Amino acid sequence: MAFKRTQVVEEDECPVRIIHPDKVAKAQSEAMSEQDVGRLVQTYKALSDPTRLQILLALRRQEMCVCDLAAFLGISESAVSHQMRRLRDLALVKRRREGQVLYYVFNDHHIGDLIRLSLQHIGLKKTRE
Amino acid sequence: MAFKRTQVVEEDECPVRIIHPDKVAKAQSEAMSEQDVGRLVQTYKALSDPTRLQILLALRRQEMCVCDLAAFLGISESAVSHQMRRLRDLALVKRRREGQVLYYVFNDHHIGDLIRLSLQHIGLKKTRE
DNA sequence: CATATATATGAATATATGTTCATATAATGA
DNA sequence: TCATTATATGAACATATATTCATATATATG
Repeated sequence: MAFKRTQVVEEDECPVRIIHPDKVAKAQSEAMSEQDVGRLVQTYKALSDPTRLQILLALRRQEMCVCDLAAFLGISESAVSHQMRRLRDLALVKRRREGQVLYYVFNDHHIGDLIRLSLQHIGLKKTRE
Repeated sequence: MAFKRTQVVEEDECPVRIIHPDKVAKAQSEAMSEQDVGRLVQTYKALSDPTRLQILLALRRQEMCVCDLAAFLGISESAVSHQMRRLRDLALVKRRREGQVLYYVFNDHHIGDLIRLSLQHIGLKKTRE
C-alpha cells in the first residue's frame, strides 16, 4: 500500500486529516496553555460588547457613577451594575466610594493601551497622542 | 419646590437619574459614533473566542490550511472553515491557493501588535521581543 | 429608627453565537 | 468525464450572555 499524503489521526474518531504534520506539530508545541488562552479570551470578551466598550471608553476620560453611565448609555442602572461587576471581576475598573455614590475609574493602563492601538487599527486615531 | 440633586431625563421613560449632568454631557459629546463602536466591537469579538484566538496565535508563526488547523485544534474542518470565513470577513487573515489547498496567513499587522500587547497585559510576554 | 437614594444581585427571558451534520463547490488526477 | 480531495456553506441545535424585573444591601438624612 503506497503512502497517502492524507493521514488520519485516530482510527474511529472524527476523520481529521493532516496534510502537514510538521506544521501541526509546530503549532502544538508553541501553543499556549488552555488557561492562558482563557485569560486572553476573557480580556477580549470584556471589550467585545458595545455597552462595556462604551463604558470603558467613557471611563478613559473621567470617573463616573452607575447612574451617570446609565444615563449616558440610555439603559437601566441594573444593566450597568451587572456590567460593572464583570469589569471589576476582570480587574479592568475599580471604584471609590463617596457617601452613597460609587465612582468607577479606569484601572489597568494596559487596557487603555489596547484600546488606543485598536483605534489605530480601525483608523480612528493617529499613532501619536 | 427646592432643587433635587437627582433629575429625571424623560418623563415617562425608564427613570434614569443623572447625578452629574456635566459628566454625562461630556461623555456624550466625546462618544464615538455607533458605527465606530461597532467596528471596534467586531475586532474584539474576533479575538474573544478560544478557537479563533488559537487560530490567530498559530497563524502568527506560519501559514496553515484548514485541515492543519482542524487537527491542531481537534475540531471539525467545517468548524474551522466557518471561523476562517469570519476572520476573512474581518480582514484579519487572507488566503493563498496552491492546488486544492488554501493556505491562510496572518493579514493585519495591527492584530499582531494587539495580541502582543495583550500578552503583556496578562504577563506572558516581555516588553521586548 | 424610618425613609430615601445609590448600587448590587438572582432569576427569567430573549438573543447571539459556535459547532455539527449534510451537502455543495472547486481543483486535481485517472 | 468520473472520482477524490480540500474547503465552503446552510440549517439545526446547544450554549452563552445581556438585559429586565423584582428585590436586597448600604449609606445618608430627618
